[in-house]
Amino acid sequence: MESKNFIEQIIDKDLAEGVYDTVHTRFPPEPNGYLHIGHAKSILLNYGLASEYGGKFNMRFDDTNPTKEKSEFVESIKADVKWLGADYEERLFFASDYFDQMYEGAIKLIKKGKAYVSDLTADEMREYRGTLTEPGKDDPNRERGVEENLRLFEEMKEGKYADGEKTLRAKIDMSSPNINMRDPILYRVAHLSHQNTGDKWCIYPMYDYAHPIEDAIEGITHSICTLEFEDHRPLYNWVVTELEYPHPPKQIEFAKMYLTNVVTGKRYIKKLVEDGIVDGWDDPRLVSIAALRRRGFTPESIRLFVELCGVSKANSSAEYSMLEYCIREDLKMKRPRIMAVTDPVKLVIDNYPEGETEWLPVVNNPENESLGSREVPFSRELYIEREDFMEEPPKKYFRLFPGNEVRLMGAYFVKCESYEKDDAGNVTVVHCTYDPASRGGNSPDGRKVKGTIHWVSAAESVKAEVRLYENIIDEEKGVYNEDGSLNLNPNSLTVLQECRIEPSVKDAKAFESFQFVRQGFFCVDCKDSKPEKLVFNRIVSLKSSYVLPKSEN
RNA sequence: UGGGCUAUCGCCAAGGGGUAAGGCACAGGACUUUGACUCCUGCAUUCGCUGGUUCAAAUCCAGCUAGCCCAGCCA
Repeated sequence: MESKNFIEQIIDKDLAEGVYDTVHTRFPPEPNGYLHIGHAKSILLNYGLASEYGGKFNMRFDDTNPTKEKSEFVESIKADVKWLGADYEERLFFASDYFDQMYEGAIKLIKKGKAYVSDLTADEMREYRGTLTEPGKDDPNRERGVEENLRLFEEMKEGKYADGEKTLRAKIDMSSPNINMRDPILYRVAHLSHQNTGDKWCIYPMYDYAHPIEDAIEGITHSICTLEFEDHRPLYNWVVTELEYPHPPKQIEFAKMYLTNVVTGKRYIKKLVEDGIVDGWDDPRLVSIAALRRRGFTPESIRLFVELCGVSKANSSAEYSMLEYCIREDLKMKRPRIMAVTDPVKLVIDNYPEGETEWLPVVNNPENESLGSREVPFSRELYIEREDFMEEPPKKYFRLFPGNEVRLMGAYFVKCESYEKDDAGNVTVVHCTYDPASRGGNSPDGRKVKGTIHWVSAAESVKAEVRLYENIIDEEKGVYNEDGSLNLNPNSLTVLQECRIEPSVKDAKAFESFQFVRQGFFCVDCKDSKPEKLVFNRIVSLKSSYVLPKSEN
């Protein structure tokens, strides 16, 4: 039996005690930016809980502050949530749809003597609020009569007051040790056009007042949010209690997820975009949902990641390697493995007929036969990986070196006879002879070969560009300095490398990913690819291959 | 120095009085038409610290310590 996380335990208890008879969750972002990997946790957690308990999941935009919100973000968020697989069916809502009900609620609070109109300016408000260690002072307007409050609030709504001139405050306790309870503002005046309601309103509700109402109206049972709202819970409960909702929702807080060695801060990403270091919010080196999608991550891999990370109330940050594991896990069985040489050096088979090309069948994924096979051209001149040949091999190196025989994957055994170097001492050509009897990769005489390397035919291979980038942050120094500045890894900025890929990539569908044998997982980058020019993004590399033994250095 | 929250392996994270799950990472080994994958094996006598209760404490109690959050007419 899988162990349940603390939220599931709370839900189990609520269900057992009859506090609720169903589970209804929601994802309530403010449409003020693009979603990133951290949001994925919230989305998948809320959606997952709803489906686990046979309940419902709502998509809701918390659009109560028109100064920061744009409909552009509404669209991108909807797309990302759907892509992640969190199906909200037809339940798409906007907090602004409830403005009338929130207004009625405010009237109700005023009538109950639980809210009043304040004349305090923002500065005075701050002064009266007190500090973390000192209690606040009562608002001079705190004891205003119900009728006057009603009239004033009506006038606020009618547009009689300028921005900031009046506010509606809850009457709770100015000496509360919890600052959120010191007569918090419920409504402010803002003469602004709203992305959803246009110019209908010039007063807008504050988050603390609006959110519990939104949840209550939608019949949310478990209102899951992040840790920083813990202090707001008493206020959340105050609102649903004073407004007398029959089955009030319950707020539960969990710790945000951070990832090591990536930039998530919105203002940092904005700066990176402005400085042209990345090419936008969906630059593959970032961890926005759109960037991860462009880089080739699948929804399944992100779901797995969120699942593996778990949920708790302890601040933590997951290692990037866990995300990498998830995409490897998801892709390795379901993607074809093709040969790509990312750092080519020519290999000539001296005893192979000149000008001849034969097409050899190669299995697409040896671990998943259902992916079929393809034909790969083989000829006298090939490219192999530079690191697959060494002039003077260390011990236990069993790829190509003078006198050694290896298998060209899916093709023939070849034996290294000689090699050429340029003036700078770089190997330019490796000369081999092949054994015609070993076609397909096995010798009839049963002799074994220790190394197998990948290759590509020089003439037929496709020239492509590959992004072998690192994450944008310096792994050594971490993400942020104490002064808040960023350490960028300069290597992450040199991204394009020319490589040779077998011709089967011409059939690559947009965003289809491949495993490049021994290089890891790549996807076609649609944004950068022109028809005649293929660009691949590296999703993740396989685990490190051969490393020189220490003693040989 | 007000209030709220958190502390279990390098990183996540179970466990809620009966003697430390699991995953990632890492290290060995086996296998291998890629040194990958897969498969084995190893990886906290100890749960932030100190006391106390108990036959028995990561779990209960007390006191410390460290970290995070809160003084927007942001969410």
